[in-house]
Amino acid sequence: MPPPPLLALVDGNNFFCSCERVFDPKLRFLPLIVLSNNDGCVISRSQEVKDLGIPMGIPLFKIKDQIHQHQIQIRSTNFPLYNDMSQRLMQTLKRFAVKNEIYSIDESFLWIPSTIPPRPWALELRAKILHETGLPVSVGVAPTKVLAKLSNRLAKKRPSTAGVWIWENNRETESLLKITPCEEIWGIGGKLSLFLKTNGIQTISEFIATERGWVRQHLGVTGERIWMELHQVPTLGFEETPQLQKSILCSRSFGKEVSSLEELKEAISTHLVSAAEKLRSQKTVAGAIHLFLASNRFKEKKSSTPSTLSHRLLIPTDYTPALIEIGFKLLEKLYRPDQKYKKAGILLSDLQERNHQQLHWFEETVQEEKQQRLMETMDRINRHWGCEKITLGSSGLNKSWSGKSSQRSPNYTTSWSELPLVR
DNA sequence: TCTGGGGTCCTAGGACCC
DNA sequence: TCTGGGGTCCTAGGACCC
Repeated sequence: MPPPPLLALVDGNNFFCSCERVFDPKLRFLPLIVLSNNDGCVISRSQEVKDLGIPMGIPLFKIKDQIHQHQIQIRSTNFPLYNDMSQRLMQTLKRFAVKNEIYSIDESFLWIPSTIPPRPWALELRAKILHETGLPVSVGVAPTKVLAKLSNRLAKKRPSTAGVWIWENNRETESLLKITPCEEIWGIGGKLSLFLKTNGIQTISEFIATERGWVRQHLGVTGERIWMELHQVPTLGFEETPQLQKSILCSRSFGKEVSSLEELKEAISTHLVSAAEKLRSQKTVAGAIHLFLASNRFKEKKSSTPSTLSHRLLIPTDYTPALIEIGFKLLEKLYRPDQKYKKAGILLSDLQERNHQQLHWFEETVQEEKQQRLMETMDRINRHWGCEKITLGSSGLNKSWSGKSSQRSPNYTTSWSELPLVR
Protein backbone atom coordinates (compact mmCIF):
# COMPACT_ATOMS: atom_id res chain seq x y z
CA MET A 1 0.00 0.00 0.00
CA PRO A 2 1.35 3.45 -0.83
CA PRO A 3 1.97 5.80 2.09
CA PRO A 4 -0.94 8.19 2.85
CA PRO A 5 -0.87 11.56 1.07
CA LEU A 6 0.68 14.42 2.99
CA LEU A 7 -0.33 18.03 3.51
CA ALA A 8 2.02 20.95 3.88
CA LEU A 9 1.09 24.16 5.63
CA VAL A 10 3.20 27.07 4.40
CA ASP A 11 3.01 30.12 6.66
CA GLY A 12 4.79 33.47 6.42
CA ASN A 13 7.03 34.31 9.38
CA ASN A 14 5.94 37.57 11.06
CA PHE A 15 4.26 38.31 7.76
CA PHE A 16 3.50 42.05 7.92
CA CYS A 17 6.89 42.80 9.46
CA SER A 18 8.58 40.72 6.76
CA CYS A 19 6.71 42.65 4.02
CA GLU A 20 7.97 45.94 5.46
CA ARG A 21 11.51 44.57 5.62
CA VAL A 22 11.55 43.52 1.98
CA PHE A 23 11.36 47.14 0.85
CA ASP A 24 13.19 48.82 3.70
CA PRO A 25 16.38 46.82 4.29
CA LYS A 26 17.50 48.94 7.24
CA LEU A 27 14.64 47.36 9.19
CA ARG A 28 16.04 43.86 8.70
CA PHE A 29 18.22 43.77 11.78
CA LEU A 30 16.14 46.08 13.99
CA PRO A 31 13.24 45.13 16.26
CA LEU A 32 10.03 46.02 14.42
CA ILE A 33 6.27 46.13 15.06
CA VAL A 34 3.31 46.80 12.77
CA LEU A 35 0.29 48.53 14.29
CA SER A 36 -3.46 48.11 13.74
CA ASN A 37 -5.77 50.82 12.41
CA ASN A 38 -5.53 54.07 14.33
CA ASP A 39 -2.01 53.01 15.41
CA GLY A 40 -3.81 51.25 18.26
CA CYS A 41 -2.45 47.74 18.84
CA VAL A 42 0.51 45.58 17.86
CA ILE A 43 -0.58 43.17 15.11
CA SER A 44 2.79 41.91 13.86
CA ARG A 45 6.11 41.53 15.67
CA SER A 46 9.58 40.73 14.41
CA GLN A 47 11.42 37.89 16.17
CA GLU A 48 13.45 40.39 18.22
CA VAL A 49 10.23 41.88 19.59
CA LYS A 50 8.77 38.43 20.35
CA ASP A 51 11.97 37.63 22.24
CA LEU A 52 11.42 40.74 24.38
CA GLY A 53 8.14 39.18 25.54
CA ILE A 54 5.87 41.81 23.96
CA PRO A 55 2.56 40.03 23.31
CA MET A 56 0.39 40.08 20.21
CA GLY A 57 -2.48 42.58 20.32
CA ILE A 58 -1.15 44.77 23.13
CA PRO A 59 -2.09 48.48 22.90
CA LEU A 60 0.78 50.70 21.83
CA PHE A 61 0.53 53.01 24.84
CA LYS A 62 1.28 50.14 27.20
CA ILE A 63 4.71 49.48 25.71
CA LYS A 64 5.94 53.06 25.21
CA ASP A 65 8.85 52.53 27.60
CA GLN A 66 10.05 49.34 25.92
CA ILE A 67 9.83 50.96 22.51
CA HIS A 68 12.06 53.76 23.67
CA GLN A 69 14.43 51.49 25.57
CA HIS A 70 14.96 48.96 22.75
CA GLN A 71 14.63 51.41 19.85
CA ILE A 72 11.76 49.38 18.40
CA GLN A 73 10.83 50.51 14.89
CA ILE A 74 7.14 51.18 14.20
CA ARG A 75 5.03 50.93 11.05
CA SER A 76 1.31 51.61 10.61
CA THR A 77 -0.63 48.95 8.66
CA ASN A 78 -0.33 49.01 4.91
CA PHE A 79 -2.79 46.42 3.63
CA PRO A 80 -2.41 47.23 -0.07
CA LEU A 81 1.26 46.27 0.28
CA TYR A 82 0.58 43.09 2.30
CA ASN A 83 -2.15 41.94 -0.08
CA ASP A 84 0.11 42.39 -3.06
CA MET A 85 2.97 40.51 -1.38
CA SER A 86 0.47 37.77 -0.49
CA GLN A 87 -0.43 37.35 -4.15
CA ARG A 88 3.23 37.02 -5.08
CA LEU A 89 3.71 34.38 -2.40
CA MET A 90 0.67 32.40 -3.59
CA GLN A 91 1.86 32.56 -7.21
CA THR A 92 5.13 30.89 -6.24
CA LEU A 93 3.32 28.26 -4.16
CA LYS A 94 1.08 27.37 -7.09
CA ARG A 95 4.06 26.09 -9.03
CA PHE A 96 5.00 23.67 -6.26
CA ALA A 97 1.82 21.67 -5.82
CA VAL A 98 -0.89 20.19 -7.97
CA LYS A 99 -3.47 21.25 -5.41
CA ASN A 100 -3.42 24.09 -2.94
CA GLU A 101 -5.88 25.84 -0.67
CA ILE A 102 -5.24 29.46 0.31
CA TYR A 103 -6.19 29.71 3.97
CA SER A 104 -5.29 33.29 4.90
CA ILE A 105 -3.25 36.26 3.73
CA ASP A 106 0.00 34.45 4.57
CA GLU A 107 -0.96 30.76 4.71
CA SER A 108 -1.71 28.00 2.27
CA PHE A 109 -2.24 24.24 2.49
CA LEU A 110 -0.48 22.26 -0.23
CA TRP A 111 -1.15 18.69 -1.23
CA ILE A 112 2.04 16.64 -1.70
CA PRO A 113 1.89 13.49 -3.85
CA SER A 114 3.13 10.48 -1.89
CA THR A 115 5.87 9.87 -4.46
CA ILE A 116 7.74 13.03 -3.47
CA PRO A 117 10.11 12.89 -0.48
CA PRO A 118 8.75 15.74 1.67
CA ARG A 119 11.86 17.17 3.29
CA PRO A 120 13.90 18.09 0.18
CA TRP A 121 10.68 19.34 -1.42
CA ALA A 122 9.89 21.62 1.54
CA LEU A 123 13.44 22.94 1.79
CA GLU A 124 13.48 23.82 -1.89
CA LEU A 125 10.07 25.47 -1.66
CA ARG A 126 11.23 27.60 1.23
CA ALA A 127 14.39 28.70 -0.57
CA LYS A 128 12.46 29.50 -3.73
CA ILE A 129 9.96 31.72 -1.91
CA LEU A 130 12.73 33.60 -0.15
CA HIS A 131 14.51 34.13 -3.45
CA GLU A 132 11.46 35.21 -5.44
CA THR A 133 9.58 37.30 -2.89
CA GLY A 134 12.06 38.08 -0.13
CA LEU A 135 9.67 36.53 2.41
CA PRO A 136 10.77 33.93 4.99
CA VAL A 137 8.23 31.12 5.54
CA SER A 138 7.90 27.98 7.64
CA VAL A 139 6.64 24.64 6.37
CA GLY A 140 4.87 21.94 8.40
CA VAL A 141 4.17 18.58 6.75
CA ALA A 142 1.73 15.99 8.17
CA PRO A 143 -1.15 13.65 7.24
CA THR A 144 -3.91 16.05 8.47
CA LYS A 145 -4.49 19.80 8.61
CA VAL A 146 -4.41 20.06 12.40
CA LEU A 147 -1.13 18.13 12.52
CA ALA A 148 0.28 20.24 9.66
CA LYS A 149 -0.54 23.39 11.66
CA LEU A 150 1.13 21.89 14.71
CA SER A 151 4.19 20.89 12.68
CA ASN A 152 4.41 24.42 11.32
CA ARG A 153 4.44 25.81 14.88
CA LEU A 154 7.18 23.38 15.83
CA ALA A 155 9.20 24.48 12.79
CA LYS A 156 8.78 28.14 13.78
CA LYS A 157 9.76 27.59 17.39
CA ARG A 158 12.95 25.67 16.63
CA PRO A 159 15.65 27.48 14.67
CA SER A 160 17.50 24.15 14.26
CA THR A 161 14.76 22.86 11.93
CA ALA A 162 15.65 25.30 9.13
CA GLY A 163 11.97 26.24 8.96
CA VAL A 164 10.74 22.78 8.02
CA TRP A 165 9.10 20.16 10.24
CA ILE A 166 7.95 16.79 8.95
CA TRP A 167 5.52 14.96 11.24
CA GLU A 168 6.75 11.56 12.32
CA ASN A 169 5.43 9.06 14.86
CA ASN A 170 8.51 8.65 16.96
CA ARG A 171 9.90 9.11 20.46
CA GLU A 172 10.85 12.72 19.81
CA THR A 173 7.30 13.63 18.78
CA GLU A 174 5.85 11.78 21.75
CA SER A 175 8.02 13.60 24.23
CA LEU A 176 7.27 16.96 22.55
CA LEU A 177 3.51 16.40 22.85
CA LYS A 178 3.95 15.67 26.55
CA ILE A 179 5.25 19.19 27.13
CA THR A 180 3.17 21.15 24.58
CA PRO A 181 0.06 22.79 26.07
CA CYS A 182 -3.39 22.34 24.51
CA GLU A 183 -3.64 25.99 23.40
CA GLU A 184 -1.03 25.20 20.76
CA ILE A 185 -3.67 23.11 18.95
CA TRP A 186 -5.34 24.85 16.01
CA GLY A 187 -8.97 25.38 17.04
CA ILE A 188 -8.41 25.23 20.80
CA GLY A 189 -8.39 28.82 22.01
CA GLY A 190 -8.29 30.51 25.39
CA LYS A 191 -11.74 29.48 26.63
CA LEU A 192 -11.51 25.84 25.62
CA SER A 193 -7.99 25.32 26.88
CA LEU A 194 -9.03 26.77 30.24
CA PHE A 195 -11.98 24.35 30.28
CA LEU A 196 -9.65 21.45 29.45
CA LYS A 197 -7.21 22.54 32.14
CA THR A 198 -9.91 22.57 34.81
CA ASN A 199 -10.68 19.01 33.76
CA GLY A 200 -7.09 17.92 34.21
CA ILE A 201 -6.12 18.01 30.54
CA GLN A 202 -3.05 20.22 30.17
CA THR A 203 -0.96 18.87 27.31
CA ILE A 204 -1.61 17.72 23.76
CA SER A 205 -0.72 14.15 24.64
CA GLU A 206 -3.30 14.22 27.46
CA PHE A 207 -5.91 15.56 25.04
CA ILE A 208 -5.14 12.80 22.53
CA ALA A 209 -5.51 10.22 25.29
CA THR A 210 -8.93 11.58 26.33
CA GLU A 211 -11.92 9.46 25.43
CA ARG A 212 -13.58 10.47 22.15
CA GLY A 213 -17.10 10.46 23.61
CA TRP A 214 -16.10 12.89 26.34
CA VAL A 215 -14.60 15.26 23.76
CA ARG A 216 -17.74 15.08 21.63
CA GLN A 217 -19.97 15.72 24.63
CA HIS A 218 -18.08 18.74 25.96
CA LEU A 219 -16.39 20.25 22.90
CA GLY A 220 -19.05 19.51 20.27
CA VAL A 221 -18.46 18.35 16.72
CA THR A 222 -15.68 20.90 16.22
CA GLY A 223 -13.71 19.50 19.13
CA GLU A 224 -14.28 15.95 17.98
CA ARG A 225 -12.95 16.76 14.52
CA ILE A 226 -9.80 18.25 16.01
CA TRP A 227 -9.37 15.15 18.18
CA MET A 228 -9.73 12.91 15.10
CA GLU A 229 -7.19 14.96 13.14
CA LEU A 230 -4.72 14.63 16.00
CA HIS A 231 -5.24 10.86 15.67
CA GLN A 232 -4.17 11.22 12.03
CA VAL A 233 -7.69 10.80 10.64
CA PRO A 234 -8.51 13.65 8.21
CA THR A 235 -11.87 15.28 8.95
CA LEU A 236 -11.31 18.72 7.49
CA GLY A 237 -11.85 18.83 3.74
CA PHE A 238 -9.53 20.25 1.17
CA GLU A 239 -11.13 23.30 -0.51
CA GLU A 240 -9.28 23.85 -3.73
CA THR A 241 -11.76 26.28 -5.26
CA PRO A 242 -12.52 29.07 -2.84
CA GLN A 243 -16.09 29.01 -1.55
CA LEU A 244 -18.40 31.94 -2.10
CA GLN A 245 -17.81 34.50 0.64
CA LYS A 246 -20.75 34.66 3.07
CA SER A 247 -20.44 38.22 4.33
CA ILE A 248 -18.49 41.45 3.91
CA LEU A 249 -17.68 43.57 6.93
CA CYS A 250 -16.34 47.13 6.85
CA SER A 251 -15.82 48.98 10.09
CA ARG A 252 -13.37 51.39 11.69
CA SER A 253 -12.79 52.95 15.04
CA PHE A 254 -12.77 56.72 14.87
CA GLY A 255 -9.73 58.80 15.70
CA LYS A 256 -11.91 60.72 18.18
CA GLU A 257 -15.37 60.44 19.69
CA VAL A 258 -18.03 61.34 17.15
CA SER A 259 -21.56 62.52 17.86
CA SER A 260 -22.64 64.38 14.74
CA LEU A 261 -24.94 62.67 12.27
CA GLU A 262 -23.03 64.22 9.36
CA GLU A 263 -19.73 62.60 10.33
CA LEU A 264 -21.42 59.25 10.94
CA LYS A 265 -22.97 59.47 7.49
CA GLU A 266 -19.56 60.05 5.94
CA ALA A 267 -18.18 57.00 7.73
CA ILE A 268 -21.11 54.75 6.77
CA SER A 269 -20.94 55.98 3.19
CA THR A 270 -17.19 55.32 3.06
CA HIS A 271 -17.66 51.77 4.37
CA LEU A 272 -20.48 51.01 1.93
CA VAL A 273 -18.42 52.32 -1.00
CA SER A 274 -15.64 49.86 -0.25
CA ALA A 275 -17.98 46.98 0.63
CA ALA A 276 -19.90 47.43 -2.64
CA GLU A 277 -16.64 47.59 -4.58
CA LYS A 278 -15.68 44.26 -3.02
CA LEU A 279 -19.09 42.81 -3.93
CA ARG A 280 -18.57 43.76 -7.57
CA SER A 281 -14.97 42.55 -7.66
CA GLN A 282 -16.16 39.03 -6.78
CA LYS A 283 -19.32 39.28 -8.91
CA THR A 284 -21.73 38.96 -6.02
CA VAL A 285 -24.76 40.90 -4.77
CA ALA A 286 -25.87 41.40 -1.15
CA GLY A 287 -29.29 40.36 0.13
CA ALA A 288 -29.14 42.11 3.49
CA ILE A 289 -27.40 45.03 5.11
CA HIS A 290 -26.64 45.45 8.82
CA LEU A 291 -25.43 48.65 10.41
CA PHE A 292 -23.85 49.04 13.82
CA LEU A 293 -22.65 51.87 16.04
CA ALA A 294 -20.54 51.45 19.16
CA SER A 295 -19.45 53.75 21.94
CA ASN A 296 -16.06 53.53 23.64
CA ARG A 297 -16.14 50.07 25.23
CA PHE A 298 -13.19 50.85 27.50
CA LYS A 299 -14.87 53.92 28.92
CA GLU A 300 -18.30 52.48 29.65
CA LYS A 301 -18.91 51.24 33.18
CA LYS A 302 -21.28 48.51 32.08
CA SER A 303 -20.31 46.34 29.17
CA SER A 304 -21.86 47.92 26.11
CA THR A 305 -22.72 45.89 23.07
CA PRO A 306 -22.94 47.81 19.82
CA SER A 307 -26.47 48.66 18.69
CA THR A 308 -27.46 47.17 15.34
CA LEU A 309 -30.20 47.49 12.77
CA SER A 310 -30.72 45.28 9.75
CA HIS A 311 -32.59 45.48 6.49
CA ARG A 312 -33.35 42.71 4.04
CA LEU A 313 -33.37 43.75 0.38
CA LEU A 314 -36.22 42.66 -1.87
CA ILE A 315 -33.81 42.54 -4.77
CA PRO A 316 -30.17 41.83 -3.88
CA THR A 317 -27.82 44.48 -5.26
CA ASP A 318 -24.22 45.62 -5.65
CA TYR A 319 -25.17 49.20 -6.62
CA THR A 320 -23.42 51.61 -4.24
CA PRO A 321 -26.01 54.45 -4.19
CA ALA A 322 -28.83 51.98 -3.42
CA LEU A 323 -26.89 50.52 -0.52
CA ILE A 324 -26.03 53.99 0.80
CA GLU A 325 -29.67 55.06 0.67
CA ILE A 326 -30.67 52.14 2.90
CA GLY A 327 -27.61 52.60 5.09
CA PHE A 328 -28.58 56.22 5.79
CA LYS A 329 -32.15 55.23 6.68
CA LEU A 330 -30.88 52.67 9.16
CA LEU A 331 -28.40 55.19 10.56
CA GLU A 332 -31.05 57.83 11.13
CA LYS A 333 -33.16 55.30 13.04
CA LEU A 334 -30.28 54.10 15.19
CA TYR A 335 -28.65 57.47 15.86
CA ARG A 336 -28.98 59.15 19.27
CA PRO A 337 -27.76 62.78 19.32
CA ASP A 338 -26.67 62.57 22.98
CA GLN A 339 -24.48 59.52 22.36
CA LYS A 340 -20.72 59.63 21.73
CA TYR A 341 -19.65 57.02 19.20
CA LYS A 342 -16.21 55.46 18.81
CA LYS A 343 -16.88 53.07 15.97
CA ALA A 344 -19.27 52.52 13.08
CA GLY A 345 -19.57 49.69 10.63
CA ILE A 346 -21.68 47.81 8.13
CA LEU A 347 -22.05 44.14 7.31
CA LEU A 348 -23.38 42.87 3.99
CA SER A 349 -24.78 39.35 4.19
CA ASP A 350 -26.83 36.83 2.20
CA LEU A 351 -24.32 37.18 -0.62
CA GLN A 352 -25.12 35.42 -3.87
CA GLU A 353 -23.69 35.24 -7.35
CA ARG A 354 -24.79 38.10 -9.58
CA ASN A 355 -25.67 35.96 -12.61
CA HIS A 356 -27.97 33.79 -10.53
CA GLN A 357 -30.32 36.68 -9.89
CA GLN A 358 -33.79 36.44 -11.30
CA LEU A 359 -34.65 38.69 -14.23
CA HIS A 360 -36.98 41.65 -13.83
CA TRP A 361 -39.14 43.70 -16.18
CA PHE A 362 -37.57 45.16 -19.27
CA GLU A 363 -37.48 48.80 -18.05
CA GLU A 364 -35.79 47.81 -14.86
CA THR A 365 -33.18 45.86 -16.79
CA VAL A 366 -32.31 48.90 -18.89
CA GLN A 367 -31.99 50.98 -15.75
CA GLU A 368 -29.85 48.31 -14.14
CA GLU A 369 -27.52 48.16 -17.11
CA LYS A 370 -26.90 51.88 -16.82
CA GLN A 371 -26.13 51.57 -13.14
CA GLN A 372 -23.84 48.64 -13.78
CA ARG A 373 -21.88 50.56 -16.41
CA LEU A 374 -21.49 53.50 -14.04
CA MET A 375 -20.10 51.28 -11.30
CA GLU A 376 -17.81 49.44 -13.71
CA THR A 377 -16.34 52.73 -14.88
CA MET A 378 -15.79 53.90 -11.32
CA ASP A 379 -14.11 50.63 -10.34
CA ARG A 380 -11.88 50.74 -13.40
CA ILE A 381 -10.66 54.25 -12.67
CA ASN A 382 -10.01 53.41 -9.02
CA ARG A 383 -8.16 50.22 -9.93
CA HIS A 384 -5.90 52.13 -12.28
CA TRP A 385 -5.27 55.29 -10.32
CA GLY A 386 -5.45 53.99 -6.77
CA CYS A 387 -8.42 53.58 -4.46
CA GLU A 388 -10.86 56.43 -3.83
CA LYS A 389 -9.70 58.53 -6.76
CA ILE A 390 -13.39 58.61 -7.59
CA THR A 391 -15.95 58.10 -4.87
CA LEU A 392 -19.32 59.42 -3.74
CA GLY A 393 -19.66 62.92 -2.31
CA SER A 394 -21.46 61.46 0.70
CA SER A 395 -18.21 59.87 1.90
CA GLY A 396 -16.76 63.31 2.71
CA LEU A 397 -13.46 64.82 1.65
CA ASN A 398 -11.40 65.47 4.74
CA LYS A 399 -12.89 62.66 6.89
CA SER A 400 -12.37 64.38 10.22
CA TRP A 401 -13.45 61.20 12.01
CA SER A 402 -10.83 58.89 10.54
CA GLY A 403 -8.04 57.46 12.67
CA LYS A 404 -4.35 58.20 12.55
CA SER A 405 -1.80 56.22 10.62
CA SER A 406 1.38 58.13 11.25
CA GLN A 407 4.04 55.57 10.25
CA ARG A 408 2.60 54.10 7.08
CA SER A 409 5.16 52.87 4.56
CA PRO A 410 4.73 53.76 0.87
CA ASN A 411 2.63 51.50 -1.41
CA TYR A 412 5.82 50.23 -3.00
CA THR A 413 4.12 47.78 -5.35
CA THR A 414 0.59 49.05 -6.00
CA SER A 415 0.92 52.77 -6.69
CA TRP A 416 2.85 54.28 -9.59
CA SER A 417 3.77 57.35 -7.59
CA GLU A 418 5.18 55.36 -4.67
CA LEU A 419 7.39 52.84 -6.48
CA PRO A 420 10.80 52.46 -4.86
CA LEU A 421 13.55 54.28 -6.78
CA VAL A 422 16.89 52.71 -7.66
CA ARG A 423 19.72 55.19 -7.97
C1' DT B 1 -4.72 60.69 26.37
C1' DC B 2 -3.99 56.21 23.83
C1' DT B 3 -7.18 49.76 23.37
C1' DG B 4 -7.91 46.55 15.31
C1' DG B 5 -10.45 44.56 11.57
C1' DG B 6 -12.32 40.80 8.88
C1' DG B 7 -13.90 36.37 8.66
C1' DT B 8 -16.01 31.29 9.74
C1' DC B 9 -18.67 27.71 12.02
C1' DC B 10 -21.68 25.82 15.63
C1' DT B 11 -25.40 25.83 18.97
C1' DA B 12 -29.31 27.05 21.71
C1' DG B 13 -33.61 28.80 21.76
C1' DG B 14 -37.67 31.09 19.87
C1' DA B 15 -41.24 31.29 16.29
C1' DC B 16 -44.05 28.88 13.54
C1' DC B 17 -46.40 25.05 11.37
C1' DC B 18 -49.05 20.85 11.19
C1' DT C 1 -59.71 20.06 35.36
C1' DC C 2 -57.45 17.96 31.50
C1' DT C 3 -54.16 21.47 27.11
C1' DG C 4 -48.86 17.38 22.19
C1' DG C 5 -45.01 16.82 20.00
C1' DG C 6 -42.07 16.88 16.23
C1' DG C 7 -39.92 19.30 12.52
C1' DT C 8 -37.91 23.37 10.35
C1' DC C 9 -36.24 27.85 9.91
C1' DC C 10 -34.07 31.87 11.68
C1' DT C 11 -31.22 34.60 14.68
C1' DA C 12 -28.10 35.96 18.26
C1' DG C 13 -24.23 34.94 20.54
C1' DG C 14 -20.09 32.41 21.47
C1' DA C 15 -15.94 30.33 20.15
C1' DC C 16 -12.30 30.23 17.07
C1' DC C 17 -8.94 31.87 13.36
C1' DC C 18 -5.48 35.28 11.11
